[in-house]
Amino acid sequence: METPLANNLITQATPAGLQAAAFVAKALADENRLRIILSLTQGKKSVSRIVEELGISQPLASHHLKELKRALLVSVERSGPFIYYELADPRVMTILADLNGLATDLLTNRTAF
Amino acid sequence: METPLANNLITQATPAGLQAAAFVAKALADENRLRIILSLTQGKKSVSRIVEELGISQPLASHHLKELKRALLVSVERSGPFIYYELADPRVMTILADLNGLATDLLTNRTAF
DNA sequence: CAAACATATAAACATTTATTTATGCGATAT
DNA sequence: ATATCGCATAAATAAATGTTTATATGTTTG
Repeated sequence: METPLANNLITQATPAGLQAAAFVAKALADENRLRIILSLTQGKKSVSRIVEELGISQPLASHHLKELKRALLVSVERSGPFIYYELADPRVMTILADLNGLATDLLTNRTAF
Repeated sequence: METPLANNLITQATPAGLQAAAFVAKALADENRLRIILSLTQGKKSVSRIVEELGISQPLASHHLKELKRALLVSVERSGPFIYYELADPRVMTILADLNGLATDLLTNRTAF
């Protein structure tokens, strides 16, 4: 008996799982945080590096990094005066890619404005 | 020359794409909306059906459906007095599944509380 | 037309969230 | 020890968001 791919994965979603999923989605629901994640796709980076790459203020970067850390999407590591952030799980990349792909298509194929 | 899967998809993310992705992520950043999406995984459903399945108030359901529609994640169709909502794209399911999988793992493998 | 039902909308409210400006704190070097 | 650099935190503010209660709109049926 054949079942669609996503259905299997999805039907076993528990209430706690959905809550967790919403929590992670919230962490992804900000353009600056997505830009940070995209930047971290290239590897571990210091806060100052992120700040200059994104062109946002240092406290703002710190705040968003804190949110990403809170959602366990990034891990932190201190080295001397620098603090390095990196993606905690490679799946974050694929989710961002999927999100980007879907969003782009949806907005493109839009019929009415 | 070999490149990781997600990297290819992700590095071509444009500013507009990221903005769109954040917009879609916002639509996913609510537990009730994820529950609605999960419910719509089973197919087209009326508002009243969703209301009784999720156990939330009718205006609240309407509000969240409006948000999902705004993000183009669902499509609407009227049939008599009923209004049916359905997922606009099957990829929404896989993203929810991935989100759920990642979130569950992240919270499980958590070291410190 | 009136009544009943399905859904949307409005108003009101409490929370949350993004951002800025200012300050604190740890690490390094002189 | 003090000055400097990298980063976090605090306070303040504006804007966005989730939820409830009440009301309006559209559809069907008698």
